[in-house]
Amino acid sequence: MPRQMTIGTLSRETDTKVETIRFYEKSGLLPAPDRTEGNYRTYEPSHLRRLSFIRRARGLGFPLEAIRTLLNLSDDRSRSCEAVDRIAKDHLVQVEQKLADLNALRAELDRMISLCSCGTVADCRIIDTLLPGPAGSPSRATENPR
Amino acid sequence: MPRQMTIGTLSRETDTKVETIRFYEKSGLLPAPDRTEGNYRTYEPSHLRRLSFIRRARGLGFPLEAIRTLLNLSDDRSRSCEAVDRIAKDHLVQVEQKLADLNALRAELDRMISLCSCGTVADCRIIDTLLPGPAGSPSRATENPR
DNA sequence: GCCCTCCTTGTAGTTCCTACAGCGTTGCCG
DNA sequence: CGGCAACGCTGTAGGAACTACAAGGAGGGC
Repeated sequence: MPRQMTIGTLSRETDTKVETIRFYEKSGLLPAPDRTEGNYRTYEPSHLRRLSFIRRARGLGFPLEAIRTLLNLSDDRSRSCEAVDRIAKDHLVQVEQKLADLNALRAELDRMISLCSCGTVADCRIIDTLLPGPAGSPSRATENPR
Repeated sequence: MPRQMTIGTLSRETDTKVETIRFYEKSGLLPAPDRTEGNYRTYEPSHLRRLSFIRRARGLGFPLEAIRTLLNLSDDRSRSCEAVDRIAKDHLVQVEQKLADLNALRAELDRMISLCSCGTVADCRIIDTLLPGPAGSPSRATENPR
């Protein structure tokens, strides 16, 4: 069991692109590892753990900024985990908001598509839905492109 | 009822930031309008309609590339709207994929948070979930950050 | 003539990577 | 020992869809 590994190995172990690992290092999420004579990065198990943490959090959709905070918090094991809880709950709220938006979206897309009989564009219900109705209802969409 | 309007008016009418309108113009989604002596853009009702279309499609989450195609298709009213239908359906598939992902995400976040008793970080269940379990199950997250 | 608002252009920043380009290093085969 | 592929290095640019300045010009009310 090798205690040290190259970036390629770490990449495979964590299913993370090499460039992404370097990006995390530049962003200060991963500490810069030692280098070999040939200037190659050599990672230790601690890096592997930290990177796994980051990837898992990213998989759950936490933004890097939040992950940075989580990592700092988790480094001080004696501290209360209130802040951790708050970050997670905040994120949950965001996810739930996005879910609601997407559900509305799907409903509208469903409706749009079900109406399309695939004739000519001139009477395509999809295009119609998108066009501003001159006399019809405004028919607002999700109305939150940002 | 003014037939011509400035960019600010158009912005208000369509609830679109001025910069975004110029961005759409640069991106070729909105035709470049005429200018006044003072070099101000002057928009006509046709611009308003086109921009409304774009905004509505964006509100439904269509990417600009798809909107570009939709606009081209809708310009030729005699063409079959098969392609339109396909774009919409593709988009629906994407939305549904995202919904599934987010639902899984919410479940995991819910679980995570419900386990947290807000003691110290040392035994925080949220941090635990993110840490790679040395003996525990891998506990993969959504596993698809990108 | 002043002042405030609106408009102009252009550039850079956001988020989270991804994709080169152009080079140096390592390891293995013969 | 030569050669080659695979791997690593740095640095920069791109992408999606805007957003946010900065620095200045134009228009209209008082």
